[in-house]
Amino acid sequence: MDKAYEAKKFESDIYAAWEASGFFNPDNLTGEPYAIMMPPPNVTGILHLGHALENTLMDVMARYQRMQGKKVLLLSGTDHAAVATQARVENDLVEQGIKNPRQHFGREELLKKIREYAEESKATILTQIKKIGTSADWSRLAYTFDEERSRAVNTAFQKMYQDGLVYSGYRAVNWSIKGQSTCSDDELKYIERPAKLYTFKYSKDFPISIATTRPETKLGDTAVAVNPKDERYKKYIGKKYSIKQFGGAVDLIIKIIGDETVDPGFGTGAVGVTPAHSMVDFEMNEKHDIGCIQVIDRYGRMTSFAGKAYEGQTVDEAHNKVVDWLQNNNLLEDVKDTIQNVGTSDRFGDVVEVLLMTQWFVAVNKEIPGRGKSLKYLMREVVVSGHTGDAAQRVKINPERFEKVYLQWIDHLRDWCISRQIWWGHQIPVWYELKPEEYQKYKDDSEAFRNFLNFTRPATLAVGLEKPSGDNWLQDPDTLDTWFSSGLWTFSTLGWGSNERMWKKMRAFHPTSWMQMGHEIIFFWMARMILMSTYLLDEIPFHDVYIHGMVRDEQGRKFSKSLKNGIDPLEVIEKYGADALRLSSIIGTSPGADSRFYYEKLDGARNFVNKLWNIARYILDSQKTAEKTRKQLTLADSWILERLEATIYMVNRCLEEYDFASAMDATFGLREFMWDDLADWYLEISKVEGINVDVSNKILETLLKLLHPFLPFVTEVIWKEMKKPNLLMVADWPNRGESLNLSQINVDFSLVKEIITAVRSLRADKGVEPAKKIKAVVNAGKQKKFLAEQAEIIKALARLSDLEFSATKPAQAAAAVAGGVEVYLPLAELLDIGKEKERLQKEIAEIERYRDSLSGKLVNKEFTAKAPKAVVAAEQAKLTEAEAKLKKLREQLI
RNA sequence: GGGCGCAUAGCUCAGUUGGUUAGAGCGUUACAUUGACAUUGUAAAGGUCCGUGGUUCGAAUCCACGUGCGCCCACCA
Repeated sequence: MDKAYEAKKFESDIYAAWEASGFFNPDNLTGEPYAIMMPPPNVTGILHLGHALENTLMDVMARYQRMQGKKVLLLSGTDHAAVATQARVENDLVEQGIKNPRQHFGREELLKKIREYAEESKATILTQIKKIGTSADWSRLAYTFDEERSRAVNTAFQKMYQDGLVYSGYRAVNWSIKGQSTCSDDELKYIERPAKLYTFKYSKDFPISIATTRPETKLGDTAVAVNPKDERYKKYIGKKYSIKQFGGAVDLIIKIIGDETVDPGFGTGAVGVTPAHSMVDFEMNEKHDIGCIQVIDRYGRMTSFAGKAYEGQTVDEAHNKVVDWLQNNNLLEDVKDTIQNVGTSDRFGDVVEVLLMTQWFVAVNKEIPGRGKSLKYLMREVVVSGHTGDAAQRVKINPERFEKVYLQWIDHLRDWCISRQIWWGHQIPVWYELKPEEYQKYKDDSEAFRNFLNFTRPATLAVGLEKPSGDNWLQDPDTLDTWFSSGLWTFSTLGWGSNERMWKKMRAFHPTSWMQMGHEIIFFWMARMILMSTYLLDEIPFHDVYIHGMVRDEQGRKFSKSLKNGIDPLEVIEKYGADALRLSSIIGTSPGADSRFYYEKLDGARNFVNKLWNIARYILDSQKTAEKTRKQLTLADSWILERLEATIYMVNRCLEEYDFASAMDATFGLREFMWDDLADWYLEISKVEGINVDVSNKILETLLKLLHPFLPFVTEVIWKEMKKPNLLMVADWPNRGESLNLSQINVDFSLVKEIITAVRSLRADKGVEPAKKIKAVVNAGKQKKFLAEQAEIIKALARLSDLEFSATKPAQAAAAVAGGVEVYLPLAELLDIGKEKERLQKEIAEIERYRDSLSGKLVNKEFTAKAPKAVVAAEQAKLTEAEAKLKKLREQLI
């Protein structure tokens, strides 16, 4: 074995061996099914450190469960990420100087370009996932846009259409002018920007003033809403006012309506209602039926409904023109600076306009035929009481606080607009039968066809998997929201809706066992998976969800292209090894909380891996030297075996609770066991008493097993060095383990440790050369016999020439009390008596303070009466101990 | 406007249902190193647990208020 572990030398061979073994595929495993569906990364580029964290978490779980003897399916895949990918490719093309890529290339050509980009990105991503060591079943690799998944999408759409849950409607939608497509409510990113709030009247004799930041939309107003309890305006409710030539352009009929949502305290207490260009106003129209006038078109220009004077103008031009008109006609009462909260398209970046359009929607509030519940109800139920009220089918969100976030979102949920006008995505599986002349007109012009569909619904349509036979059928040109397909992920990957035979075989893996994701996709993805699975399969998609935080840079900033602070996991692996990357992404994290990435952490992780390597190297080397091996169990052997059991117990508990960081922790975790207990104590002692082959083998073997989920590569390499016949990845997981207890072995060993530490401390304090061997005197009392047995160890680790047991205190000595035993280092020539006295006095004072606080407690009747007996007893024991130590220290002072 | 989270050593973070002399890693200081490992070892320094008040025999932990960060939701027109 080399002096230092060089990850690069081994990783690709080890990964190849795992793949060749076939154990990534559950078909080659037995036991109860256990499935983790990996969140498919977008094919928009390469993976970042957040993905590295996700992959590590899932692979830790998968390997842990596999070693427990389960039939583990870890399924990987990628997401075509409709808008994100098309927007990305279009942006790149624009940067290359192509002004309007859609016009320039046309549908087929542009799709080809996006496909090429996606394929390249997919290949990169898969390489990255493998490099991290992910034990995924590559034979079942999926893609949201491949054939099987596309068929599943169509199957789902068809069923929802038949149940009336998918419908097409002429409704207000969020429209990105730049992207020329709708976006869902969740795809909006709100930003604040300064704006002017104008207060005005429609006309001189209109009774109510209203305020707006968007005067240009007022050309499309059909009502004024006031709070029905508002005394000022009550009398107007129900009245209609006709306004001639508003803005110098259109006649309006304004109805005064009463609506509870209007805040009487804001502005004038009255709102101009523009149902065509505001979601809230559109909802008022649904309640009060006031009619809609669309004054802005899909290109952000004013329509003919805005009047001749405005038609064709941009929104900004119209804005100024209306303001001018109001001013000139003395209708403008006030202008105020304000901050406006506007929705922007997450992907295209522009401010979104609300427009009326015919689009496809998922009805979330409608009753599902035969179920008596709405989709919204199903989505809420799984988290609150379990699917169909069955507690065994409850989705548990970790950490729990995200449940609240999720439920809050559900309450605000509106019908989900699922059609998009971009080209990259699953085309809506709806065909329309057109008149021959219409068919000829639209068959090669999807834009014109879409405009036609906006106002005309052909009488005959077919929804399903394939184009109906016969002539003149044309498919809806729109594509589906990407989350429609990712919502099916937990079961479309198993063959549902596309491959009956496969679905039958893989059915047992659903509901999947464990799911993890970042909190930013709880709404987008988790919610949609729950919707799809409960509706289509009548069961939950997964039992447990673990929400992890975001990985940030060392200053706590997000990784982003503009900051140029991105780090490619492959570079990290190249330099530090995959194991170090895995370890560093886990340590310092806790569920749901963001974590920071910094290189010192990687150094630490790499050192950890190297330490393990050298521990193994030492154990295996020293086992070869015959005269240094022995059979009988020593105190150290028994102690390390007990510590091992405690560590097994801890690691199992942590993994059951998805507390990955604690399993590797320096306190009671694997780090403490490996580094402190094993390397610094047990192996150091073995240099004195020789190594026990059986014990050291057991320790090393078990340690490798426990570490394998976290550090799969180095552990597998060492396993091979141990000449084990089978792969570590399918070795038996150490399932037993006992929690740490105060056995005699632990107590005895602590005493030895404490004496050694005390001597070392005194030596350092007195400036004794580390190499210099000196004598120590111990007043051991009853412990004399036991300590005499351990003398060689104490002498070696504390670098003593002699260890004398005596009740007589040396005349001039540095002194300490360790584990209730007096320790003296007679150092006449080195010792400054005055200083040593001072040191002892300081220590005495410290313990006196401690003693006083303890006795203060115990004197307090309230404490002894009210505190639990065990606590009082514990405090009493502490006091006794402190007093004993104090007594000895005082004697030493003399 | 509503909701959620965070504040503990120089830095990054643990601290489970209230009972510790409040911990770890990194960093710092001193010393050491020819045989497992300098990607190391030994020892040490370092904390008003954000502030104020309250509950309690007892508060880093629970409650209230305040301060400072961060996040989510909501088209106050």
